[in-house]
Parts: sequence; structure tokens; C-alpha cells
Amino acid sequence: MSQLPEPPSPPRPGRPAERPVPTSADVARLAGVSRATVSYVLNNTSAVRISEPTRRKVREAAEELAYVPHAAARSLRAGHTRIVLLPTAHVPVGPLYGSFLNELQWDLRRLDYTVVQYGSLGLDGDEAARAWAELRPVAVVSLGEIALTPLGVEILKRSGAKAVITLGPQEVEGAHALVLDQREIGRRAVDHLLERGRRRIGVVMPQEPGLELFSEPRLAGARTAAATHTGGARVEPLPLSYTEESAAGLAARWDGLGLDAVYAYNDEYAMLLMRALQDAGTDIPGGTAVIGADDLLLGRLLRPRLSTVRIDLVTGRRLAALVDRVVRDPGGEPERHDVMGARAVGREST
Amino acid sequence: MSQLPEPPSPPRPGRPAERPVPTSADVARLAGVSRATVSYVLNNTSAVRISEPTRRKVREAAEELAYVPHAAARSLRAGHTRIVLLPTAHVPVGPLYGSFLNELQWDLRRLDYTVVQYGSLGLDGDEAARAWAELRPVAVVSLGEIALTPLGVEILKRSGAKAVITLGPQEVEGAHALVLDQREIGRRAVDHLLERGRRRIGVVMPQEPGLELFSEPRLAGARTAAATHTGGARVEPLPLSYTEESAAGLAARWDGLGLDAVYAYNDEYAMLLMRALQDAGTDIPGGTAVIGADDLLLGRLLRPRLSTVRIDLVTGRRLAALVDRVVRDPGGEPERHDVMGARAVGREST
DNA sequence: TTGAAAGCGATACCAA
DNA sequence: TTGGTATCGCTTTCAA
Repeated sequence: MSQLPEPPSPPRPGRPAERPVPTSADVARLAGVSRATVSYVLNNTSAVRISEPTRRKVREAAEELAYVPHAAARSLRAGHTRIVLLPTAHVPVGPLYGSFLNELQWDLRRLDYTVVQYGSLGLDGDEAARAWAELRPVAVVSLGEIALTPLGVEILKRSGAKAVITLGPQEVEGAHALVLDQREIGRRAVDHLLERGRRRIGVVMPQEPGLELFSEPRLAGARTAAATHTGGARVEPLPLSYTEESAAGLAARWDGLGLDAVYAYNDEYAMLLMRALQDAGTDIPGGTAVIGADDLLLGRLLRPRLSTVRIDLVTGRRLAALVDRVVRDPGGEPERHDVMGARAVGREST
Repeated sequence: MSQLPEPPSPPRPGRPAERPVPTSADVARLAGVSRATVSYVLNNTSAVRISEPTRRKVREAAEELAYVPHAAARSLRAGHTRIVLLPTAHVPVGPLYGSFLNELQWDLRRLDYTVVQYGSLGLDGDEAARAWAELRPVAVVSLGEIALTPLGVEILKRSGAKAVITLGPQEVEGAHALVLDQREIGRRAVDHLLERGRRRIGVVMPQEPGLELFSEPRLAGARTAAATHTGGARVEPLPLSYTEESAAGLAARWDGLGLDAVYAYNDEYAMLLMRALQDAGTDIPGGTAVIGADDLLLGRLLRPRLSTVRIDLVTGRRLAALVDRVVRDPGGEPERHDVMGARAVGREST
């Protein structure tokens, strides 16, 4: 298009695409206006009236240079960002969690936030908080895979975060908490087994790392349910890895354990164990009742159909709304909400 | 600790935590040194010798103020970031993909990059590229959920991205490509069925949105395999939703379809369909052979055990190394690597 | 060994 | 209606 008097460019050292990234000053120069005008036009600043021809010139110049504003410069000047930080350590699997995250992202974006998942694998709690704080997020939603400490919350708040929200089994001082009380899941599972007349209940404890945060409270819930039961009941933790060998090993020792039911952490472990038990000749549910959790579709395909604990998670929309509310009015006391529902779904395996 | 002469702070409007975020200037003031010295100490600048007492003073001041550097300011000054952007639209599920992502994050972090997953749900290709470019990432690794266009690649490069890499079925002009040739999966599945003597082959097409990017090329690969076969073979696409009803409906029409085998997209759809077929009285593999893909553990628990196509993905480590190499030496031509292996694993269902 | 100051890119106030 | 300019927080060159 138009030739403009270029600033003395550094000698090109062979590389073709070594041209510098265009700035708003470049756009201004090409359009023949000031940088301020460029800013007004590109941001549709309503407090200032710019003539239509000028607007066109500016837009065309920006287009021609493929100008993209520099987020860092902008937020430096503005003194704040619209970043909502979602720390991730282990990328979690599972359709429930996945669609929840999608919904959350979608709704935050509609509220004009920039959703950034920040991988913090291998950082410990306070290191991680410091790393997050460097980005000056306006809000942090910790999905509970990283142990956020009260100090971590303090660091984030002092760095300007208006909202620090945890979603998970733990409640952290200073932060809003959406509590997913994992104990409830174990409690419901064991209650269900007790109702079915079982009294000697195994609880599968996955050996895969990173699951303790969920499996331990579920076990605790199971124990509570058993202890509360009039008439008494026994709870026995059963370590299990997610392999056929591990399951076969457990199944081989099964009769010696003297159990009449098992709550298997979730449906996947339940399916694994149930198959191993069947292969070892254990009748289900006659000899042993089996219940999982998550209500996976696949569990319904087994014979007998797998009983399960169905989990109702908070909607991403609700969490997005909470983020927005707290960002707009950060003054309040940290709130605590219980946002997980769990109920047993009895099918044929119990 | 020490009282320092505070700058005339703005009147506190009731809110307790409205104190401003500490900057390096605050640290300098508290330590009684210049901002330059603070920077030297906190960054361990080796080109400059700072006395040990000064270092201590600075560190203590930073500690006391809970100072956290401002990433935006830093990268603005530096002229570049260490951000590797991983755009995510749908949060993908599945253990294979999940552990790949974890590995990638981990290795990039070891190479001192900041891994940022940027949710771009609901943005179209070029909008998305512009949004990513605002962060001035040094590299973008597009995981193939978002359609990156040649223009998008251009935008990113002009904004300073040294490496633009796609991982997925598509190759995009201007970007390095790690090609996951999904057709290979369909091809292997159908080849396997052909070897087993099947000639009338159904191919399940999931109706869930977002899966077309994978299911279409898999179907194409299946067609290729059938067409290549000497003696001829038929391929029939079969729409299926991930529900028991949909599977039951398909199973009810099964005999009318005249098929003797089915490749069911992946193991989950395969498990779903296989159960429905069995419930409808179809013998497997006698009447109909079934094969899935992904080699899920759960597929091995079925009776008959599910045959599958095992997928070998590039390691996260290899991708991280590629990112680093291209960032350090961005000059080269875009490379193209085939990084997916697929092979059929015959079990009992075929 | 330390400090003063320029400048990265964008914005918004104040003048013209 | 438009332009000049101070400013955000940090790094780094140059001078002391």
C-alpha cells in the first residue's frame, strides 16, 4: 500500500521475518495522526468524538500493519487486568469435571474476563501463589489440585487479586470457598450398602498419586457412616492400583478378607474390581455388593449394572457469577458454600 | 518491623485491604537503596557485585512487603515473554491426552517457559489468534481444537511469536506441524476387520459436537482401507449418540443393515454399542465383529474382550524440545512430522 | 558498589 | 476534534 518513511531499521541479518512488532505509534505514523487518536479510535472511547475520515484512516493503518495491542502494556497502564487465573496441576479427566470447566470458561468470557489456565505442576503451594501473583490476576479460582495456604491467599490478595476462590474439599482461611465435601460421597455409598444389609465394607483406595485429596475424605465419610450406624459396621481400606493385575491380586485374597460389600472409590475402579471378583468366582451382588461413584454411562453397561453415587456439581455459571460479584465488591467476608450434592443410585450390583 | 516514611497515602475509604500493591520502588525505599539495586539483588544479576549486607537488606524488605514482581512490566521492558500459549476450546478428556498435556507442561516449565492455557471457547479462528497475540507469547502450540488459519499464523508471527506449532489432524501453512493423522486409526481398524474376513463394515460416527474433527478423517481412513482391499468391501457410516437409547435404536435396526463388523470410533462408543448389540441378541464376534480405539483398560473387562486400535502419541517431552528449538532458532522452514502411531490390537470381539 | 535516568507500549488528562 | 505528555513497574546502560 502506502510507502511511509521508515525509521532507520536495523540491518536485516538474512532472516526474513525479523521486522519489529508494530506498535500504536506505528499505526499513528502511518495514519498521520497522534498515538492518542489511535487509542481513542481503536478503543471506541465514547468520551471523545473523532471524525469519521480519521477513524477510517486509523483503522486502515491498523489493518495494514496487522496491529495487535500489547496486553502487558495496556494492563500496566490500567493498573489491573481482567485475568481470571485457573491454576492446574494435573489436568483432570472425567466428563463431569470437563464440562464444568468448559461452562466456567464460557461464562467468564461472556463477562469479559480472560481465562488463563496456568500450569503449576511441580510448584509447592506458596511458590505457586507467587508465580500466579506475577500475572496480577483480578481473580484466582483454585480448583483444589494445589494446596493453597493462608499465606498463599495473602500473597495473592496483596498482589491485587480481588477474588480468591477455592473449589475443592478444603476450606482455606481468607478465601471464599466452594466446598466439595468428598466425605459426602463415601457416606452416601456406605449408607446405601448398610441399607442393603451389608456390615463388612471394603473401601478401595486408589494408589495413583494425586488422588489422595479425594480418596482420603471419601474414606473418612465411609467411616462416619459406619460408625453412626446402629448395630455397628466395619470399614476396611483396600489399596488398589488401576491395573488388571492389582485387581486380580485383590480378588484372589477376597474370601480371606471376610467382606460382604465394597465401595470402590469411583465407577472405573468399581468396574475393574467387579470384573476381577467375577473372574475369581465371587457372586455379585450375592456374595459381595459393589458400588462406585460418578454414574458413568459405562457402568450401566455391565452385568449386573453397577450401582453408583451420582455427584451433582455446582454449575460453571454459578461459579462465574460468584467470581464477578466478588470482583465487583471485594469488601465482604469470605463466604463458604456447600456446592456438591451426592446421592446413591441403586442398580443391580448392590 | 521498621517504620518507614510512607508516601502520602490516599485516604482509606473504609475498606481494610485497599492498600496499594508494593512495587520495587517500595522495596528500595524500605531497604534504603535504589531501585536498580533492588533489581540486581532480586534477579541475582551476575554482571554486578552487590555487597552482602545490601543484599540482605533488600531481601528482607522484599519479604516484609510480600513483594511480587509485575510480570507485565517486566516483559514490557524485556521486549519478549517466556509464555507458551496452549489454546484450549473444549477441555479434552481421556487419559492419553491428559497425561500428554501434563508431560508437556512439566517439560516446558523445566525449560523455564510459562505455560498458559488460554480458553478460546466461542472465538473464531482469526479472532482467537488476535486474542492470543495480545499476550505476546513466544510460542503457540495449537492442539488442533481450534481451526488455526494461515492468516492466524501470520498474525501470531507478526506479534512476535517465534514458534507456531500445530498438533492435530490438519497442517496449516506457515506453522510447524505435528500431524496426528486420524485417518490412520480408521485405516488400521478396518484393515484388521478385513484380515478377519469381514467385508461389510459399519463405522460409528459420534453425534456429539466437536468430534467431527476426529471422526471424519477416521471415516475417510476406513474408506481408504476398504477401497484398497482386493476383493472389495463396503463401508457404512452409522450415526450414534453417546446414550443407551441411541445405541438400542441402532441395535434394533442392526439385522436390516446387513453388516458383519463395526468400527466404533473409540472404545467408549464401542462398549456402548457392543452391549446394545448383545442385548438385542447379536452374537459377538460371531455375527458381528466390534473394534474400538484408545485401548482403554475398561475395554479389556468386557466379555468378549474388546479389540481396539492402540494409539501412540508423541511424547510431551519431544514436543517441548521442539518448541524450545524453534524458539531459539526461528529461522527455519516449517517442519512437518508425523507423530502418531496406530496399530490394531486384536482381542476377543473381532 | 551504587544511583540516576531512559525507555518498553498504551492510555487519559489537559491544552490547544 | 486532535495532540502533547505523564504515567504504570521494571530493567539496564552509563556515570559517579
